[in-house]
Amino acid sequence: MARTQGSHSGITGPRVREVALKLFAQHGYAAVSMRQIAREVGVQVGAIYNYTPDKQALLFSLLEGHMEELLAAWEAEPRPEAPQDRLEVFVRFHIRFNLARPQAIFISYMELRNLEPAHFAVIETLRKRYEAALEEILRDGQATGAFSVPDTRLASYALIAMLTGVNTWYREGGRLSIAEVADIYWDMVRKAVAAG
Amino acid sequence: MARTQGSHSGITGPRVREVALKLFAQHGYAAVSMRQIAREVGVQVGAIYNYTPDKQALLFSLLEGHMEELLAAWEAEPRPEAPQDRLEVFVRFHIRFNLARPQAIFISYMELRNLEPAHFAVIETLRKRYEAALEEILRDGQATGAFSVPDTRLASYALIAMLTGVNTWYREGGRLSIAEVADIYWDMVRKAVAAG
DNA sequence: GTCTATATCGGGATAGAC
DNA sequence: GTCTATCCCGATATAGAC
Repeated sequence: MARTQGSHSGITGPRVREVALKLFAQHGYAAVSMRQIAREVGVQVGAIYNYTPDKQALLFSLLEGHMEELLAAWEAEPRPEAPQDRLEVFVRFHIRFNLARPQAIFISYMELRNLEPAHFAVIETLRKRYEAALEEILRDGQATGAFSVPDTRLASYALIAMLTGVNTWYREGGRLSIAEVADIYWDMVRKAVAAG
Repeated sequence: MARTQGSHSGITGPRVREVALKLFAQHGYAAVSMRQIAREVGVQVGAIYNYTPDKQALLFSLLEGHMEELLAAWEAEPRPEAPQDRLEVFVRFHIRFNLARPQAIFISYMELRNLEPAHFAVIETLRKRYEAALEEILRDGQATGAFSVPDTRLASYALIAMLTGVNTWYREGGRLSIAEVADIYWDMVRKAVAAG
């Protein structure tokens, strides 16, 4: 059977998400129009609405998909015994994962305020689950005496901010490889929380 | 002489800036309309254009004013001899200054991509001057042997990101005072860059 | 599934009266 | 310096043909 003229056998949906992710990261959710997304995908604007009920749902779906992927990837990481080893796994994982998805990371931090309250609450819950993983490592290390942190909650915020900051300056093909960057950051993190 | 009816003897200008800062921080530059700003100021939209040629210039003026204030405030800080003491001054200054101006800090990080290229370049130059101040401290301490950082450039990025992150979670009236937060962050920073 | 056409709305910015 | 009125444009979203 011949397809309806102009039909694209199911590739338009993923393309819409790709393009929206790219444009939202580049110009910001509020500054990007559905027309612009359609143009870049190569369809008319009406066609977009076969894949999302509206613009807001598109943003939410991108953010939720990203957070689910983050949590799944973290849970698939090895989980050594010693808190110090777990912290090292976390640091290297966070840098590697974030640098592999700069656009998704970017909108995850920048576009939260453009989510409707109900959508915002969902994303916040997922984000807190990830942050809690780091804080648990710090608490364990504090309990065993491996770490000495005055406040595990603040330390987890401080470390996440520091590690996430890599995305603001890292450029592919630059002076350092991702592994080298992770080495340097791990050195600072290790010392920052070290006991004695 | 009686003033023209509706004239406000020069308070509307500052009010426009205040309100724009607040709304841009709350909803994002692209999502805020000139009508919305006018409504909150209490004038008609036409009146706004007595104080800015257009919306873009308003954003730029806010960001530039903030950066100039930041640099001036930093240059007014004490400058002790020892790099370690200078680093402590920087850490405490950065946290204190940022927490005193959460809205300006927020738009300084979030709205850079909404600046026209020429405006963006100006802000970037100012921002780099501030970052260079921290890197210089780290290089000095590395030279005297007070610090041991594998890469002063990366360390400066890491520390700035960590310190600026305070603004994402700190709330007035919370568990910790600003001074206590600064103590805790200084402890982590000190250890992260320490020699030996 | 995609298209064209359109309803409806709100945006930035300006002109000219007061 | 502020107001009212308006120009012109582009936004989201939908309807109905193919």
